[in-house]
Amino acid sequence: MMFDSKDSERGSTEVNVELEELVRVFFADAVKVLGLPKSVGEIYGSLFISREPLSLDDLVERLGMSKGSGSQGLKMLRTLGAVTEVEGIEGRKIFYEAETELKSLVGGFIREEIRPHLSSAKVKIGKMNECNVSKDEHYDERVKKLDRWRKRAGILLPILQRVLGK
Amino acid sequence: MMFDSKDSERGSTEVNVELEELVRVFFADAVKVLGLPKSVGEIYGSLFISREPLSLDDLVERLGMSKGSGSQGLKMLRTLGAVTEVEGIEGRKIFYEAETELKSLVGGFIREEIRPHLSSAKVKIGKMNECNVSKDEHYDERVKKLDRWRKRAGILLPILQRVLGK
DNA sequence: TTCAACGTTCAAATAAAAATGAACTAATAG
DNA sequence: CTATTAGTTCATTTTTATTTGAACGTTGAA
Repeated sequence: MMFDSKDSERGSTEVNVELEELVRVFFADAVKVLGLPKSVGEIYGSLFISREPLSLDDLVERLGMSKGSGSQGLKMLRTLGAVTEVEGIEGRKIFYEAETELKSLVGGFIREEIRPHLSSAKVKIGKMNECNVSKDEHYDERVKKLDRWRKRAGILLPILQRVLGK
Repeated sequence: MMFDSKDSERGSTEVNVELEELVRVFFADAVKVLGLPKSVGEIYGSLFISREPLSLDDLVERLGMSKGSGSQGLKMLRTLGAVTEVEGIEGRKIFYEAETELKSLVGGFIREEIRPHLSSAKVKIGKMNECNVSKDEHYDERVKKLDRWRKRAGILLPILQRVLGK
């Protein structure tokens, strides 16, 4: 009732299992640096190296992970804007592609992971000031330094995004 | 046989327990973003807000953590260049100060955490190329993209450090 | 030399994070 | 309407990371 994979394009359609494995492992390790779970890296890596978009079921099968993990991983990647939904031919199944523009990836990470932390930092620094009612010099100097760090980070992010330009 | 703390300077020596707590918690949360253990943030936060340098024993007492954790945390902070050793008056006990120059902190993090990852990425991308013997177009394009990301990161880091200037 | 203070290390315990899988909703095909 | 497929959610299990604490090396004082 359905074709498992159509082998009708002009280029090679062989799957280099070894290479795909290297890429999956690469991303699995890489995302750990960003504090994301390994499974998210494996999913992104699979999509990054795949010739064609993959469905949740494809990913779950290839990676030998539970459907729950796959669903949650894709959710995170969607939130980060690291994957794009592609309307598949077959029924209502959704296929995913990796977003591969570094600018978009970094942008999504900044928006979802960094900005919220900077916002909450602002609030917390405000509380510190409230707490230093006597305006003790030493404490005040340190809290001010913290706030300068925060501001610098806020200024740097748009610059970073600009440098990633394109 | 020893003085626990000398209260002889001209400024205030009151300890704002509430504020110090806020700062500790702030850093405990902050370092998690960088993938460092909470205890490391607590130690750094304690040193950051403290009026005077603290010894391992001081930290262990204030934070209610084991000596093992404290020792390991300080080791990590030393490696990152986030703390400075200060020769104490008392015996051979070592006192620590927080390094508070953002440039140094970021520099240490880049040197210890980011550079090593970029190096290993270079090796891994080399392996991917070896693996793509048939120079398949799709695979080659993706691996090249990965390598461009790596190079861009390598270029960006010195720029970042430069912008943090001062 | 012996003792005590200081700090480190690492195997084991604990805490935190991630993955699983069963129960669920929603949508469609028959 | 019912059965089937796709996908999500979340309590539980599993895995991974962190912390503990006892044993150990070192140094300096007595």
